[in-house]
Amino acid sequence: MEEQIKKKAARGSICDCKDCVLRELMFIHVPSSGSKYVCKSKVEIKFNKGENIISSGDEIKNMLCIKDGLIKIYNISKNNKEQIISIAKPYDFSYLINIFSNNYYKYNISAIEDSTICFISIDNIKKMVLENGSFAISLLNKLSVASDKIINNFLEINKRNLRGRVAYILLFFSKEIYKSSVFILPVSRKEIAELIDMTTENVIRIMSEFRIEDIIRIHTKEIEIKDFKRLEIIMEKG
Amino acid sequence: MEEQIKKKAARGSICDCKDCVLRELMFIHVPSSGSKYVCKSKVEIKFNKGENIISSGDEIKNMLCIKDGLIKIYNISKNNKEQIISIAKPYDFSYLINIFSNNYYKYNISAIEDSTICFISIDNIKKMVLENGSFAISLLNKLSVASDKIINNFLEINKRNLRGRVAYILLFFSKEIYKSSVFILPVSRKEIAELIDMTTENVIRIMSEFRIEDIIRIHTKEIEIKDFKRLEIIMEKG
DNA sequence: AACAGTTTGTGATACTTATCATAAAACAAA
DNA sequence: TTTGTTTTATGATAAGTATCACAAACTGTT
Repeated sequence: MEEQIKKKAARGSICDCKDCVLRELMFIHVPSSGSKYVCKSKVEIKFNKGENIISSGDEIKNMLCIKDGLIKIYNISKNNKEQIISIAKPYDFSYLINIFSNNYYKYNISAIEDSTICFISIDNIKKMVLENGSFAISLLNKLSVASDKIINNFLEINKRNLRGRVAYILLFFSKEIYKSSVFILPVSRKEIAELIDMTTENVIRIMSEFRIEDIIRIHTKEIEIKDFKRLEIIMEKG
Repeated sequence: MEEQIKKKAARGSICDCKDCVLRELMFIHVPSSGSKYVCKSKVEIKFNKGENIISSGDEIKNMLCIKDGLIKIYNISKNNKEQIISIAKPYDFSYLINIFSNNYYKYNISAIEDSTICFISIDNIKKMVLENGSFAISLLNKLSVASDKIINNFLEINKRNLRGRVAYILLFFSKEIYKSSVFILPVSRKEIAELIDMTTENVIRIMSEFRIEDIIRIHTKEIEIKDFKRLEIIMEKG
């Protein structure tokens, strides 16, 4: 990854991303001088679906901001089981989690759709924080929102039975990610299992149940939610 | 709670807590002027074991720092089930989680031992962040560490079976909290269940198993870990 | 088009965990 | 001390979930 960054850094990309969270963090608070550090060091890199972005143990040099696509942040435990911590979408800061608490990435990140990721040097972020209090407040807010989401997600998953979990995650993709009743699942059934803490077989089985109950339509990766009301009831009551 | 703060604020307590995290945040970076906001608004309040400190829905006006004792942060879900998110000990900032992302507390906090809590007005924390970049960096670090711990904890719990979870939590109390092989459990079996996501009966049952297997000694709330090695193996392998 | 490899899908079964019932012990209050 | 209430404890059983086995469908490659 590091080499990729250096290679592409030469291009000298400029801060032109519409609605960029960084823009919001900086330009609102620092209309005149603010962008100097961040724009200078910002690099955009495209990753193909499935490509690795960050590996556990890598040195933390950059903050990541997702311009487009979809990524997953996941842990690999000793017995090689993967636990997906979060799926992050455009304009999420992923991996704010331990950027300020650690020198090395603790978890892994990979693209689950073709994605464009914006890398901003941590050193420059720190300089900005030191020089600009409003930026610091905004950053505290983003960090807070990001961890809050993850913690809330764990609580939501843990209190549900398997049917409730599958309903929860299907509604998550439909409402939060694709904003449509029809969508292409960006992850395998195995990855869904890793995200909601159950086995692959049971994810498949329960999705089949929903299909038989005429709640969803399944065409391999293509899912259509046909009955939101019932799926929501299952999400709430299991 | 609000009335208590006002009542005690009159006393004008001073920043004299040894090893206080706030001291570390402030005085290292701001040797001369730094304490003005925080010390002025800081209030210490004692809570008895079992007392409520923060309720979900309360307006966020203060940051909490635990001077001594032990507290739990927990969520109450719709069906009135409680999920304990974290147990915080002296010099932890509890509830950093959504101080910067929300105007209202999302979770509940109560004392699980007699505790002294330091309240610092959020407004003054924000003033400090705006005026002092090093303080901001330190705060980002503390927030990052706090959420990181919680997220890591969820991952650790979720990947274990019930015996592994009980082993994990007993070792947590012994090593992290009391730093002793003998300790008095500050929580009921029901609360342990809420912390590691299982039923009260199974917590009791598995603790009995450990007793029968001569791994621990139980005298109601008093626990002695007699065989760390075996308990650690159970924690790792279930 | 054919092949190998992976993912999806389904059933049978074993294992884990929750629920229900009931009793003993601990605790709090009169 | 007695009484009532909560917590701890144990067993039996039911429900939920994982594991194993195997087939079908899909994917990428030659």
